[in-house]
Amino acid sequence: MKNFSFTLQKTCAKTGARRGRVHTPHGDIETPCYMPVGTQATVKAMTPEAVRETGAEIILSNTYHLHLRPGEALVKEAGGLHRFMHWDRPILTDSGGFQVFSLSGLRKITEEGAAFRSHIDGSKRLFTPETVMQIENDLGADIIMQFDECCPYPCDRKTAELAMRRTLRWAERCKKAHAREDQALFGIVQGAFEKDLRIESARALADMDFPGYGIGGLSVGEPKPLMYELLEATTPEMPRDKPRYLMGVGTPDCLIEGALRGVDMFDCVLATRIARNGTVFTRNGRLVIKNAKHARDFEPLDPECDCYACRNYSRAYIRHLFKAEEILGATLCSVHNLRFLLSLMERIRAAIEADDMPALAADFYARYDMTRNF
RNA sequence: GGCCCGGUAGUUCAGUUGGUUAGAAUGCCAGCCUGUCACGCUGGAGGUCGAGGGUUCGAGCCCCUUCCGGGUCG
Repeated sequence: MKNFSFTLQKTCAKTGARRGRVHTPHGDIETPCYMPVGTQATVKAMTPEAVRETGAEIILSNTYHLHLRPGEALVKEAGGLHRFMHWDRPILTDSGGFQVFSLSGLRKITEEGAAFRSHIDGSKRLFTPETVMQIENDLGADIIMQFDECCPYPCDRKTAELAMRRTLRWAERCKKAHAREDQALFGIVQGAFEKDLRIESARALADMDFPGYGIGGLSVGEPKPLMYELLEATTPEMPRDKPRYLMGVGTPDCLIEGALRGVDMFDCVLATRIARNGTVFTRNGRLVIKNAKHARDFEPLDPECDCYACRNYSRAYIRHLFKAEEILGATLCSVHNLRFLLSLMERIRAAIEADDMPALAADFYARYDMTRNF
């Protein structure tokens, strides 16, 4: 593995929160970090410059989507994903394992891999650890995820165990098939909602010595306390000197709770998706900008936010954009929501450095309205 | 002035031989969204059927009067 490393700088004296730095061929990432999601080689509604301005140091893209359209060969021909999408900082590609899971109904998983139908033209496809590695190698992200099998919630123990063990075997195959020295391949912990299975998965992956580890199969509908409980059981079993990436999380409160339990990296579509549907995060909780009560509300989305949207536009204007279906509304809310989460991560990093994570958490919950899930 | 067509939800329109609680689209209001397949998804409010009278067990629908809009002829 060239040009990839993780430096654990500090652990919060009062909690398990970790402050670190990931080094990649396209630059460094301060952790704990939140990664905006650009599934189809674009963070929807935003230019890369605007994404960067929110404070993002790394973005996520998706193997499944890019394989189907435009195809990894084209991306390779374009000079790789960074050049193709004009983002010269770190990129992480998800393997498509979760997409195969969320496509349920059109899929069939065997030891060989996952057979499914393209949502674009209905054609039959087969993803195996080997084909996924070839695709991710061609795309050229800095961090690539192994092909894994995700379980639904709830899930019976037998299914969870089979998927976890298969994911371990696929991890070995991915490692063997992974060709590029300049890409860091992360293994993924599975085990659904069984603590001992997750512990077993974490230990087995640790023995394979990956440069980093994903924690998969969470935030698929289970209650938050259950997710936290599983995290608490899992992270202590993961190597201290490697980054831990909680996949698909999350909400502002989950980012804090994850960091408290020793998670270093997060990604989530929530911020940008709800932004496009007219909901934004604020210090006091979520705010639905489309609501009629904001028709003459000339305050910024969040008066305490320093983002481009809050510096220049009012809630009334942004509501107008949504009511008129103007795309700038989606852009401004996306800018704001990303900045909100990235700014929260900055505060989390500062709190860890100050050994003050409990105070930050208390501060957050004192103001943020949690009566609506997030 | 004569004749013709129309008037039903905020708007544009359906509405069967007269028969339960008058529908759709859109707009409006609200809720939802966690490793993004896509289209966002779900729900709600909103009508004295232009007005008045008549026929009928029963009228958005049939008859009469009237008001309004559009067309057309003189």
